[in-house]
Amino acid sequence: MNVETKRAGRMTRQRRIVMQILEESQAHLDADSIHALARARDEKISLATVYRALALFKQRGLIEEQRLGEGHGHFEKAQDTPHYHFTCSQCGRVIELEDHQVLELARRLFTDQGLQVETIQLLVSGRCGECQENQA
Amino acid sequence: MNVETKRAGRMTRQRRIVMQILEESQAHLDADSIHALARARDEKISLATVYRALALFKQRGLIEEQRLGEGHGHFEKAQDTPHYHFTCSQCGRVIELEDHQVLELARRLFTDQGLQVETIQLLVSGRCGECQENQA
DNA sequence: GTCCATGCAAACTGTTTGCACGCGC
DNA sequence: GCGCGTGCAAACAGTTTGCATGGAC
Repeated sequence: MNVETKRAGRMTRQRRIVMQILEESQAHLDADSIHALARARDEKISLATVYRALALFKQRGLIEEQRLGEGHGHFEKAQDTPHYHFTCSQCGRVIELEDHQVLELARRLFTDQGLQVETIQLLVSGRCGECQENQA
Repeated sequence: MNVETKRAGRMTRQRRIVMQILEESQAHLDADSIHALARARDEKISLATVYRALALFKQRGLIEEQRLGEGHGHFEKAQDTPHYHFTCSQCGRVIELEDHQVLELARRLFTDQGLQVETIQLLVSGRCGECQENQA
């Protein structure tokens, strides 16, 4: 048993399913989607369990929660590469972009003020390429 | 009557109160706080009316809504100077910081990908100066 | 066998909506 | 006085929680 497994509490069938879904998916699923996907593998898994698993993984730093401007949260596996989310205000698609420069500049901006930075989220909205074409 | 006024709908007592509160307050009040402050000036004003006024003002571009990581929204008057929000993960206080550099760098990052940027939000969390002292 | 994790349903928070009345223009 | 705006309460979405049962170790 490795450290990861130990720290994550009991590795139940349900938690394994939720983690697998997050690992296989590319990004930013919401709790309902995860629940729907989980049900395909286990009829009986409840939404509450999904939320509890997500809360646990988040606390352990295994996943991250994003608020993409909407009322509900999105979850994705913690990644080494910092990346940002662009939400199309027209079609709702979310585009991820990698970058270090902005992150570092922003971090410096805050640490210069004596603030200890833990997380940085950059949320951008606008129109994606396709929606610009379709309207032009 | 100018276009702005017409587009903003009827200027009722309730809407005037909500707008006054937003103008007088420094920043980022949530709907409940606005409602509480509004009640001090009008006993009968309802939370629904506050939400409707906020939705209207937001649509008109008079105010902006921020999601500061929590489940509920915060509202503040639209400002010319771009600024960012730092939320202390310990005491919950929100600190605003002005900046152009990060904004422009970020904007370029996205427009270079053919994305049309409408809004940019930078959300940072960490520990504020006071909380660092109190724990050190 | 001991606890932690689960399922279910009910509670809860933040926000929106249907409807009849009220008021700005 | 017409029609939008309001208050109230009920509906709603997303998330959390209490409790009895079930399963990991």
